[in-house]
Amino acid sequence: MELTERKKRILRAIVESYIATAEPVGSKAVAQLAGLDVSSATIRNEMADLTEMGLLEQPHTSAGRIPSATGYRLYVNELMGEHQLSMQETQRINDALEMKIEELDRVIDRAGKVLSKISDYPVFSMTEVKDIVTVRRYDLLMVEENAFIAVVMTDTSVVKNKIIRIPDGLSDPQLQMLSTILNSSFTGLSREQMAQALDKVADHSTPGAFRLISMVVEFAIEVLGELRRQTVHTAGITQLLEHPEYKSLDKAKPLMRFLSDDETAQLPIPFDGSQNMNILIGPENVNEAFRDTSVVMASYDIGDNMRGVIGVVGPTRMDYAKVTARLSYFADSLTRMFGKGELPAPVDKDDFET
Amino acid sequence: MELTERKKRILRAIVESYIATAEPVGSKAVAQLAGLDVSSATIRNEMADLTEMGLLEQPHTSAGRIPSATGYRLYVNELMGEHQLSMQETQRINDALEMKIEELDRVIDRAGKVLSKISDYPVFSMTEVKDIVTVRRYDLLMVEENAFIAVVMTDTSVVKNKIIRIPDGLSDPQLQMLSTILNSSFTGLSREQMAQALDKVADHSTPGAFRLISMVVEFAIEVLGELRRQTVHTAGITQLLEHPEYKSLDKAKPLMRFLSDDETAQLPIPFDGSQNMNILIGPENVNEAFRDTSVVMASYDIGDNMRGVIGVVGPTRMDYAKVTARLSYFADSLTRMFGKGELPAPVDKDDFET
DNA sequence: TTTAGCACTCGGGGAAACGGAGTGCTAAAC
DNA sequence: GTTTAGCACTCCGTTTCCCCGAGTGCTAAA
Repeated sequence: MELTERKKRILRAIVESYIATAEPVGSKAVAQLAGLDVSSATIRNEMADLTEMGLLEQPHTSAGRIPSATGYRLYVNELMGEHQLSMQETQRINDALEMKIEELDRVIDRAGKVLSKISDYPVFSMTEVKDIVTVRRYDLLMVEENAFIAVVMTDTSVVKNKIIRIPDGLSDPQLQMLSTILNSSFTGLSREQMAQALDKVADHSTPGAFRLISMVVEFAIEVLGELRRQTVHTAGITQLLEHPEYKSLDKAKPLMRFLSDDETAQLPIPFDGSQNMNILIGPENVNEAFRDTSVVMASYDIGDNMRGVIGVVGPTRMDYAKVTARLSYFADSLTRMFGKGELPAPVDKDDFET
Repeated sequence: MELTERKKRILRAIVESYIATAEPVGSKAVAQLAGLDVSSATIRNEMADLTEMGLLEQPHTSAGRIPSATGYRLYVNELMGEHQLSMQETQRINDALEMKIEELDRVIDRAGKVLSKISDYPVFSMTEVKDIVTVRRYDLLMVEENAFIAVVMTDTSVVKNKIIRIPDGLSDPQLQMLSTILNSSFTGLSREQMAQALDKVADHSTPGAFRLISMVVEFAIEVLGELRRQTVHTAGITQLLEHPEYKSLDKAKPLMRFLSDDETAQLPIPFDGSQNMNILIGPENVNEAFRDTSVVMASYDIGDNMRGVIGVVGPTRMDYAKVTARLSYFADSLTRMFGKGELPAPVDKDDFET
């Protein structure tokens, strides 16, 4: 059967009405909404066709129609209009992202919160490292009689520090020497290589020096591990409850459990990297808990070496037009903000203007 | 009327049964649970007395009794036994708190998650600065042709860094000079004083140098502001839904909204600092959303200058014995971990053993 | 091909009926 | 005086039943 222009208009009207109201849409309502000058009976015939084609579904015989997963898919691929962001919204996004001291992790966390607020749905986000991260340099700063700060900077320009206590104190030349050893023998290495290098150094250095070196190196290894680990953040899980499909707790709970369990440092939602934006509708999700749930995600770049994915979770009756518009703007902003190779990750744009 | 020993045992049996089952407790059940060798009729008489005394309530005429807020209060103050933590549990807490690179903020965030997991209730936590925090020292590290890292250390031993870009490059002596100015003129000052000091320095330094100084100082001001700000974290909000009193969404939603709104950087739950542990039962809470909800909180020290409060939120039918036991162990661990003045906040205990 | 008309379906919601747990009271027993 | 058995009563939660109405699919006419 052919999908005529009229059928498309009807489908679109149904999808949009259902998105707005969460109520099955009857033929009479469609007759008005679609702006077609035909009677409800005609619409009924068309709707029967659309149902036959698998684009619509009937909760029960005497109810209106709701879109099926394929119906949504068609809507998303072909019928959905471009949603414009209002000035206010772009402003709000920009304000929120213009953060100060914040580090990578916290920027992402915050970004999720903002996106969740403006989209009315829960949001998850995660980062992954494309390539191997290594330490670019070490700095050691004496701060007290018996403590120094180890500053580690990775080749992705992430900087972390840690205070290290030393009961015995340390002279400037000693510190200098440590620094030299660290910078010459423990840069540009993978985590595994670092561990090996540590063994080598153990042989020709004093026990005391070795102890300090290994403390710094272990810290560096942790930093690298921390970066590599795929971390998942979620925000606004509660928003699920605002949508009628989750008013029955049975529906909401599995999903909420799933989302709030960010211990499982990996969210089993595959992202197809060949496209910037992924939309998974209902049963297209692999995961069982997402059978009636859609996920819209976008990726953004964090420098050259890392990538982030940020996604919105909601009922299949999600306002795809609105969500995709916000999400893509958001992902673009993040990419721009992380400066794609020009700027180290956790630095904000103010730094350009010095 | 006098509160005889028997009445106490009955009250305790009722509270504990209700905590366990969330079902009103009938006289027959009490007869068994309380281990008193009397008939249900006797218990009924006693229960009528307890109801008259305001310690029990009857949801409706033909239902069993449930504890009233004052009933819980009495239970908490007098009847509740000490709950022992199992080895496993202490182990779990210890493992979870033994964190590596993590900073203050993240430690607290994580602590909340762990506590929420082991207590089965949502948890909130916040920190506050007792006194004024100032910068103790600055370090500047050249990392590239055109960028340096500013490392700021506060007198509470929190260390933060930021990469600062400079289009023109900078010689070593220049950097040295900047560092000297910063360390001599911008340490030990409050945020307001720093802003003023900046004005003064503006007069007798070159525009270029001033630009850089002000960037570092502004960063420092942000750091101080960040620390002072009362930040609230919440964890495990979803756990609310696991408890039957929140199975109706009407009950759960206001509370969840309240808890998840950590934009309101201040949780309006007063903490009485004169005691280490605070328990607020149902109507004892000021906030309307907490009418049927109890809050158990404990404070812990973060160094000398900061204090944290971590609290558990649940239905009035909360397992107070279990929660208080875990919470106090937890708060103690945190205090110990933050080393009360000996150790800078975001450093873990490994550092002792060098 | 569209439309009016109509019988039919089926879910949601309200009213009514039921069952049972638990109470309070009374009167007897200890 | 206190405890206990017995019993009538209350009232909630559940189930059952029935009705209403929205919406459909079909038929026949325009």
